[in-house]
Amino acid sequence: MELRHLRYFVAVADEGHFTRAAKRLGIGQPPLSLQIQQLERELGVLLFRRLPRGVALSEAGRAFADDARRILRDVDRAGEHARRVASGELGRIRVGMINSAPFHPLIPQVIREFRRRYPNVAFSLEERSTPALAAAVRDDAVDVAFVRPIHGSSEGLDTETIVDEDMLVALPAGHALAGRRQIPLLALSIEPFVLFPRTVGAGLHDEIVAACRRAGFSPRVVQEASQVTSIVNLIASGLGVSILPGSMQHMHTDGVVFRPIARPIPKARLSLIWRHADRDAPQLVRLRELIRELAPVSRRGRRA
Amino acid sequence: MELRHLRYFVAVADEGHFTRAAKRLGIGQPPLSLQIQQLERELGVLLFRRLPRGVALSEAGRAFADDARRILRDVDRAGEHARRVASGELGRIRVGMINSAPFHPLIPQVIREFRRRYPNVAFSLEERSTPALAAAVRDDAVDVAFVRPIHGSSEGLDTETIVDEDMLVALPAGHALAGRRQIPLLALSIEPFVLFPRTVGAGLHDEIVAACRRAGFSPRVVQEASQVTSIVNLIASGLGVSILPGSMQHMHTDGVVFRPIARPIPKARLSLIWRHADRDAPQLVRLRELIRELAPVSRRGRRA
DNA sequence: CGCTTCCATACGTCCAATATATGAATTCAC
DNA sequence: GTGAATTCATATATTGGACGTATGGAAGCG
Repeated sequence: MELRHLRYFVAVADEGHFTRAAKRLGIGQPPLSLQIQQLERELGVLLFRRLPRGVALSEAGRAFADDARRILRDVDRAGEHARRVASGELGRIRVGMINSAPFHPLIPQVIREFRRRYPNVAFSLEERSTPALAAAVRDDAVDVAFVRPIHGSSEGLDTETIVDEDMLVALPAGHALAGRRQIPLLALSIEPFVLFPRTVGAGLHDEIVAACRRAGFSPRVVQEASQVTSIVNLIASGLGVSILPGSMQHMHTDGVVFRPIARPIPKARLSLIWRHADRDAPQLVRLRELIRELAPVSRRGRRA
Repeated sequence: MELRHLRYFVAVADEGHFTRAAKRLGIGQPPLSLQIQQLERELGVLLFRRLPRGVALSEAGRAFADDARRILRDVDRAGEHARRVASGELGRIRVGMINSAPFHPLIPQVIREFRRRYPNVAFSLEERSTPALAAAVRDDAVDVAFVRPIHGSSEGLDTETIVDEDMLVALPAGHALAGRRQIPLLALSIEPFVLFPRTVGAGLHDEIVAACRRAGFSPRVVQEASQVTSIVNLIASGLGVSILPGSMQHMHTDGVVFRPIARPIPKARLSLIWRHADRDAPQLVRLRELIRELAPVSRRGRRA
């Protein structure tokens, strides 16, 4: 059976008349008769009662006509559906993000705008650490993720830098250094540090440690916390100081003050990663277009 | 687009591999590639990502694969559905019947057995007068009807006699004639009759009047009632006597007694009618088979 | 770097869908 | 009742397109 049989059958059912149906289909009457006979033979069912003046659906024909019409409609819709998914208007996107990402104003803005523009794209959001996100993208558990610099291999992943923000020093509110407009890193050499464990934030961790080394000291870590929000809270509790992505000052936590770092300023990069193999997935392409549109100018690397 | 495209597409989607899919389909790889390309061109959408090692569905391809599988399943089901309707296993039948029919034991038995055998056939039942039923069948308001003899034209209708039962005299319980084992019609010549109006039961009405005429008198009608059940109740109330189909004694109404009529015994025929044009409608054929199976031997007439 | 794998392209073949011509059954006109 | 008209079925010819065979080309692998 082919869709041709269904199309011809529905035409005859509509017209109740082979000759008229054939004309409507733009073919001759004999081939139409043959196709219908072929369909009836394949089904093992007489679909029409042949009358002196045209034809009428049999009981089985009536049932089959309903099904055939629905199938033909479904075929049309399937094509339309595929086109809409391909255009990025429909479908899904699973987004992962590092804990600190939502504090950069660009990220909520991008998400809000994406959902507004593509309301028919199922949008899911997940927060994890950068290494966990890299693995999730690789394993096809999420399609795209906002991450901090990746330490290990990023084989099979494409990367695009979204923002490269200045890091700030985060101090308990009453801290001696809180009065300074700008803080040279060396001033922190004797301070107790609150940092990520290296396992969850190796990239940023190394960046911070390297900056301290360049300034001439090795940070003394007294407390670790996996999530940047926890770090801020620990600082607020007076446990120590830290160096954090600038956007974290949007967390507005009482008891914590952020101060610029004297040059050279260490940078916290926020990047987007996705599977290279799925680089053309329509929803991903739409998301990247949107970021490019909303983001301040930023350099971009590809295929890390 | 043809179902071939969908079948081929699903095979490739399943295998993730043109060559293997082609083998499974029993065709060569090049024609398969061409058919898929043709489908992609028609949809205006790339359904597969071509990988070094086989192919993978694109986002749109994934969506289309779901739809395609459903459509192919629906096509199979539509065929099966049509076959089941054609076999009489599925579908509907609208049955009409004259008020007196359910009192003949065969009728409830037939209906019960039909519903038991064909539980998936939607069965509707309607009671009307014989002329109304003939019109309803003709107008395709019911598919088949149990009727008493039809007076007027039965153009376009087929008829089959179901039973040809003896008529009985129905008397009020205390009636003088109630003591007799058998009643010659002439004994009723002075009795008041309760009969159908001729308009609703012309066939049976004429049969009764003719029988009386043969016996040598003209019945004196004192009361008319359109439904046979009403006639029985009027007799029970003592308003008169009547001549009724024998099966009406199954109504078991207090105050009415039934007595056989002396030869020649007038007959009340119960027939099935249906549209000649729909004589092969599967549910009708099944019903007639069933009646033939359950009915006592009976003569049959065709194409009245 | 050659071998393998796998999809795409090129081209010839053949079946099946279509066209044309005609037949058969029924209706309609008169 | 006979001839014309209508309409679906059948017969035969034609052709487009699906398929097969051969080959190319890109990528991975040892």
